[in-house]
Amino acid sequence: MDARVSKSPARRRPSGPRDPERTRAVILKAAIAEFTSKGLSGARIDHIAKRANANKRMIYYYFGNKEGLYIAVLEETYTAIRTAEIGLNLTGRDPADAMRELVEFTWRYFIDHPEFLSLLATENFNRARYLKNSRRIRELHSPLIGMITQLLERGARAGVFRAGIDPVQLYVTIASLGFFYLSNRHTLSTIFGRDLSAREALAERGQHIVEVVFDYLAPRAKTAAKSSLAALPGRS
Amino acid sequence: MDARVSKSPARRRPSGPRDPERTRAVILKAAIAEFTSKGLSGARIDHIAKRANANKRMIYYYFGNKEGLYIAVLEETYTAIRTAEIGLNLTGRDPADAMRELVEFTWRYFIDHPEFLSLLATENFNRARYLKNSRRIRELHSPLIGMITQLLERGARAGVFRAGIDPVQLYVTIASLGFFYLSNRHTLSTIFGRDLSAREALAERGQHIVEVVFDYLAPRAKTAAKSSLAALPGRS
Amino acid sequence: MDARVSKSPARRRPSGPRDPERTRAVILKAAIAEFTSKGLSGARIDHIAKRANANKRMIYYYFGNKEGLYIAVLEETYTAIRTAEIGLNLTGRDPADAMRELVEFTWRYFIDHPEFLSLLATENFNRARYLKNSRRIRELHSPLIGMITQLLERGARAGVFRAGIDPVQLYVTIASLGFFYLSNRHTLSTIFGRDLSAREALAERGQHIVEVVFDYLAPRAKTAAKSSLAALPGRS
Amino acid sequence: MDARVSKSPARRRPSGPRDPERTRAVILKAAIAEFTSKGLSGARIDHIAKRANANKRMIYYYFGNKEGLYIAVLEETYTAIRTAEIGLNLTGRDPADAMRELVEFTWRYFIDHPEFLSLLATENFNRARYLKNSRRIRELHSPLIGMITQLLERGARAGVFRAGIDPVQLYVTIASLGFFYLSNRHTLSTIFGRDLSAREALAERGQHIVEVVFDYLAPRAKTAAKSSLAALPGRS
DNA sequence: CATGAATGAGATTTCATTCAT
DNA sequence: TATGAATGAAATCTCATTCAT
Repeated sequence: MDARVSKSPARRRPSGPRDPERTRAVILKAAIAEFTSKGLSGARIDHIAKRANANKRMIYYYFGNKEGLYIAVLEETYTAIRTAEIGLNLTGRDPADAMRELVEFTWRYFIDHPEFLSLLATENFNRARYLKNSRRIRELHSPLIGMITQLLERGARAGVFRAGIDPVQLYVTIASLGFFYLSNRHTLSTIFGRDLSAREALAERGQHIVEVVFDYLAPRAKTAAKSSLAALPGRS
Repeated sequence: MDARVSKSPARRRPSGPRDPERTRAVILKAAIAEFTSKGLSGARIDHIAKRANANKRMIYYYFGNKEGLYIAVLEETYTAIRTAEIGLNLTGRDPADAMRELVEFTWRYFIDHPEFLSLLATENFNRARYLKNSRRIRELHSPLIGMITQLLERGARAGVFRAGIDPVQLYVTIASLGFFYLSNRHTLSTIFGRDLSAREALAERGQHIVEVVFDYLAPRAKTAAKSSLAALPGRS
Repeated sequence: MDARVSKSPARRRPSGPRDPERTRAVILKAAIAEFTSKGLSGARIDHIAKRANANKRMIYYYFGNKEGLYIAVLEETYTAIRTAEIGLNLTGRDPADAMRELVEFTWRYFIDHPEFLSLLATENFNRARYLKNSRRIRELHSPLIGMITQLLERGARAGVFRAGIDPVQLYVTIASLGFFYLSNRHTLSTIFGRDLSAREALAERGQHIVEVVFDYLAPRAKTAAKSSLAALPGRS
Repeated sequence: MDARVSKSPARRRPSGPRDPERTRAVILKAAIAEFTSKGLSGARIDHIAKRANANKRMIYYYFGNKEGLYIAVLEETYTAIRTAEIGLNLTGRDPADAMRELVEFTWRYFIDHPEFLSLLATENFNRARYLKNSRRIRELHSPLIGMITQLLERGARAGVFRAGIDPVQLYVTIASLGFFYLSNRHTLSTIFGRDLSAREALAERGQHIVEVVFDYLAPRAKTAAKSSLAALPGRS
């Protein structure tokens, strides 16, 4: 009835590590690299196995299927950034200093973790399908919004920031300024004929971002602000 | 009574349209939709054919292969935005007004053309492989950098903009503020528990972007600027 | 992004038949044979393709997937028996003759169509999952129950059959007597050490079935019946 | 208060039961359930291990391989029915009573032991391959044929049964009438729109079977039989 | 005895592309 | 131009079985 019944496979073996934790971790790492560079549909299970130097079968053993592996990658990546964010201790510090650190942290994190940018893009391609379904990720609230809210309040009281700033808009803006530059640098470099990945270019962009954010946060000087506001076209 | 009424010449098209131009266009449109929603590796030739109500073979006839079709989509999309950019006539206008129009145009264009955002993301996923190889696209220079350069100069002379602003950084920033918000709204909405696609949310973001850009462009008021600069942490 | 993009497969070809009707039919025939001899889980798509001398891909082209192919096989097989049943024209004939023809038809059909027996077994293994979901099959009502009902009535009026016989029980019994013998002849032959597939054995079983059915249908003779009933142990 | 109460020696069994007999038995039981519901090719070693709450490796330790496990299941199941058959003590009793008991026993056994029906079907699917090779099973002769032969003789002498009945045909018929109904009840229920598994339906079928068997066994009444035989179409 | 990680073979399914008409 | 059937390659996934501990 079944051809599989009387076969006897499995002969030689290159001696597996027998270190489950490690095997799982190695696969996950390989998967991060693959999904990062190819996206969800472009990633190949075979490549991941090869990269991990693991038997393809182990991927299914540990993660169920491609989707499961992708979700694990997503969770791992989100956990990493959330952990790093928690490491930022901004609560007691001077608001302007703290804000600057936050902006620079974000920029540096994006530079150092292209996998995060890439997975973010991939996930948005899928309209956040997996993110929405991962309770683990949804529960991993980013502490940043809370930190920002508190920083804005302290800064406003100290007179170094304007009042009334929406922390979510601010956070999105801080992320935007780095994300777009980095994730689109290939097309941008081509079009502008200028290597946006060069060390100095990155440093310059970092400064630019800080400036943009602080100009936005700065309280508008009484007279100067007026004229500047006058120059601003009317808002509809 | 009137012969014209029943004569209305709705010639039926039983199967093949036999209208080459139309067939090509329909396929291209379907391909834009497919590549936009699925990316390059996620797109399926079969789906495109179905969407276009065309025979799969025609795709090969007109575009060679999947890659050729993707390139055609890329060219079409880039041509469209470049054409729209040219339509913006900012040269003679008040610098602040013109700048505002530019910022708002960019934001609106991104909202109205999700396919552009999506293809940009896809193309960057591929490290701009196809863009780099398409002479047609590389020759489609964006007029914006030129416009911005000129606007900044005129604005600086008129005292409404600061001097010394890098037009490329500014352009990237203008694009960033809209692009990131829109292309990542699925994950952002999930994480913030706030519908970033809602009409009012979009309007709010538009205002925020204008504000950020103008705060950055505004000349720093003499005294106020000083204190504000003092508040700015030292640049490393 | 996608390895599939720039490959160019398809080189030689053994010249496909380009006769879709035939291709489909050949695949279906091969599938009937495979599912019959191996069951649903034991059947191999590869074997079916090879048997049909078709490209494996065509199975998916025509039937979607293995399950779809199995359902098509089920429908084909049921359609065949229902068609044969309709061919039986028993309505006008002498009830006993007609009944005998029905019994013999069933027996002969089972002998000639092992695929039907086999698929019946397979389908019951799956608790009729596919049958239940196939509207086409559920709508293929067997005409037999109607025929039997009418035959029983006519026979009862003519005094050749007992009254009050349940046509469904009778039908199930007629089928049982052949089905079990045929579908279990391998184990039975082994256990009894007697070849139940031999031509004479089959003929003998056919006579036995007719006898059993007619003894059951026969009106119980007045006196004889009494004593016979007396011999029958009390019904609980 | 009573030391015995809290001393109840529920020794925990953290992982391995270390009770070889029990482990083997538990695996066998799980295997019966799995093979019964999925057949040979549909059964999964993994599922069996899970069902048994045992380690997969133990299956190989105790049974060699899937085939060996299947054979053990087959032997277990056949041993069970043979044992039950031996329990039937019909030798000294009134032939009609004894026959009735035999028929009812068969019917009840089939109802109570779906695994037997299922394995019979599975084994026949395999053309009795494993049964043929199992000396143990082949040696497990069913006592029924002997019992039936003897019963028929005694009954014939007593005038309650016809003479000349083939015990094998009779046995097959008794089994048929129950087997087909039960093993095919899923498709039959669907097609007849009538729940054949309902308690009353089962009771009714049981009576029907008894009736069919006894009508067949009953000696044909002199005159009545004649007319009935006359009504019977000529045997070819 | 017992465990769970690991493996190779092979199964199903998908896909871009080409052929015959 | 247009069609739909056909194809080979490769992708994902499954499974019985064995190894190391």
